[in-house]
Order: sequence, then structure tokens, then C-alpha cells
Amino acid sequence: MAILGFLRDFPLHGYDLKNRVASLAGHVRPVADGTLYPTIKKLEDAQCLTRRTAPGSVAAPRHMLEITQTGTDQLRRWLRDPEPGFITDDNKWYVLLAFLHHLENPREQALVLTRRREFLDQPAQLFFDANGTPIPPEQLDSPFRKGLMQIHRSTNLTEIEWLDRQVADLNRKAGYAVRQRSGG
Amino acid sequence: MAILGFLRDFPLHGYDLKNRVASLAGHVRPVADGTLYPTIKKLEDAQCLTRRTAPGSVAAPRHMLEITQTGTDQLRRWLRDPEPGFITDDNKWYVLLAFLHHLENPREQALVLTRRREFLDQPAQLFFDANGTPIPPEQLDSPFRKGLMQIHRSTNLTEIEWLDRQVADLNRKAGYAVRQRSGG
DNA sequence: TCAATATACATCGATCCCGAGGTTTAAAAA
DNA sequence: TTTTTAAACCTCGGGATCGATGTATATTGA
Repeated sequence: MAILGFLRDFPLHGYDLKNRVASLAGHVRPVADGTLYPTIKKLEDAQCLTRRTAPGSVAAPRHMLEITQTGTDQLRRWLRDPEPGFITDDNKWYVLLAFLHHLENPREQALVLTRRREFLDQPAQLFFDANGTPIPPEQLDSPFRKGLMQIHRSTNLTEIEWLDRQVADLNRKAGYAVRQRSGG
Repeated sequence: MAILGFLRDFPLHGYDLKNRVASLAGHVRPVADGTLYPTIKKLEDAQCLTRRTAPGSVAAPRHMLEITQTGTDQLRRWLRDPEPGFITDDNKWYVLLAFLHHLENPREQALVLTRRREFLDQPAQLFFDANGTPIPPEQLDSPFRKGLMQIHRSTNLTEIEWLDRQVADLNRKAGYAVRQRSGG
């Protein structure tokens, strides 16, 4: 998703792509060569991108990659109907968010944000005693577990507030677009 | 790490472990059977845990798992000197944090928190233009990328504050322990 | 009585991903 | 001039993980 998402902005070569993905997921981990290049090849085989060789600006020749219509469609499908992991895994979610603007319909964007919003609404029960009863944060012995739950709650609230503002914005935009189309 | 970490609290059977790991990493993804059971077997082969069959409370018999001294040592090694991914990947970091109290030396705990603190100090450059120049958040076109960077900054600050408080606490504790031992 | 459900464990093939190694090219440094 | 460094790409082996599938057992409910 990140490959097609970045290529949607402008054509890039593999090495550049690698650095951008690593920076985006920077606080996660860089992507390995052994992951990136086979994935590029797979996307090429699937006609999601085209490749043309260009002289390297400083060294070896590079393969400039360009997204195709098929690739754009694929990207939009991934964004419009993301797999569960992209909603529930913070790392994946942030990657999705970085390219959500490529889904051009504000109503569709709002739908994705709403899925995340609903997920964040679920109360987080992280730790349980020997009987399986959830332990509330203030009863935890470990200060690290306490902090973990505090941080989790606080960052969730921050994101929820942002999500609500965005969804409201997008709905206004979608409503406005409808009124425009229907001549209102 | 999560398996041994949970078993360090009290003995558990595989099914229970599965649910606890899924809840801990709840906002990430549940662990698959095909991952959990082979891992348990590997840990058993490595003498990190022992297994004894007990009648199932409601259904099929269960294998109660208990951590061994070898397992405890292994867990502590992982916690004391975590692989880079455990510092830089939020998901992994939170798992580590959930078990850091099993590293009983406050000085060692503080060292791990400091590694995370140093990592969070690095300024996050997430997006670049076609030339490779970093784009500041206020110049981003996509509201989603803007929000991404805002949320990232805000949650980082929250965690940094907490880390600083903890490290200060732990250092006081460590200092106190030294004074105790030296009869001061 | 029979099916459905939840508990509890296990295996297997496919796939994902990493990391190590290796190649080519051009610029910079020695 | 030779070596080193950095850009740029690629492959291969192996380990981690998933998802599908299968087994056994006890409870619930139709």
C-alpha cells in the first residue's frame, strides 16, 4: 500500500521509495531490500506499476516507477475497504492514514475514519488476574503496566477528538457536494 | 516474550495464554493458533517452561504451563537487552513495557526506559517532496497527513513526560537501594 | 436425542519478511 | 591511479506467522 501510495504522488525509483517508506514507518522499522524489491516486482507483474530505466543522478542507473490506472484502482480498493489489521494495528493504521487522501470521495474517507473511531471506542481491558477478571489500572502493581494503560487512554482520547473533528468536516463536505450536484 | 512474561505471574494453559496475549496486543491483533502452539513447544524444548496435563474445567483437558528458572533467565535477558525493534516499534514496545517489572533491578529498568526516551527524542520527518526536502506539517495538503503528524507529536510528548517521571523515580529508588546497602 | 457451541490442543502448507550477500556505476579520496 | 564510498538494484535461504483443517470433550438448547 505504501509503495502505490507514494507513487500516486509522483514517480519514484526503488531506492527513494525505500527511504520514504522507512521514514513514514520511521518509528516502526525500515523496510528491508529483500521485502521491497520483490514487492515492486509483484506489483509490476500485476500491472499496478510500470518501470523505465533512467540514468542514475549520481551513480548506477535507476528504475523509475510509475503507478498505472490498475495500480490506482488497487490502491483505492485497499483504502476503501481495508483489512481489519489496518484498523486495529496502530502501525498499519498510520500507513493507511498517510494515503487516505487518495480516496477522493469524502464520504468514503469518513467511513474509514468511522471504522477506526468505533474500534477506539471499545474499552481496553489489557490485564486480568488468575481468575480472568480484568484488573483496573489503579489496582495494577507494576508502574509500567499502569503507565501503559494511562498512555493508551490518553493517546486514544487525542485520536478520538481528532477523528470526530475530521468526520464532521468530511460530512459537511459530502453534504455540500450533494447540495451542489442537486443544484441546492 | 509475552508467553514467558505472563507465565511469570502465574501458571496458565495455552488457551488462556492465547486470550491474554490477544487482549494485551488487543489493539494490534490476536495471535494465531499456528503461531502460539509451536512457540510453546519451542519454549518447552528450550526448557523455558514445563507442562503438566490437568482436567479441563469445562471441556477438553488442558496443559498447564509453568515457567522454569531457565525461562525466567531468558525473559530477563530479553527485557534487559531488547532488540532494536522492541524500542522503535510501538506495538512491540508496549509488550515489553507490560513485562518490564519482571526485570527487578530499577537501574536496569531505567536503562531500558532511557533507550526508548532517546528514540522518541529524534525529530520525526515523515513526508518529503519530490526533491527529498522534508515537508513541515502545516504545509501538507492532506488533512490526514496533518493529523497523523499532530497525533504523533502529541502522543510522543505524553509518553516522554511519563518516561521522564519514571526514570527519575527509578533513579531515586536505585540511589536509595545503594545507600541502604552501604549502610547510609 | 441430536446438533450446535465453546473449550482446548495440534499440524501443515503457503506466504511474508528479513538479512546477508552480491553486482554495477560514478564520484570522491588516498 | 587505485581504493573507498555511496547510490541503486537484486536474489536466495531461512525463520516467523497465518489460516485452514482436524481432533476431542463437555455444556447448552432445540
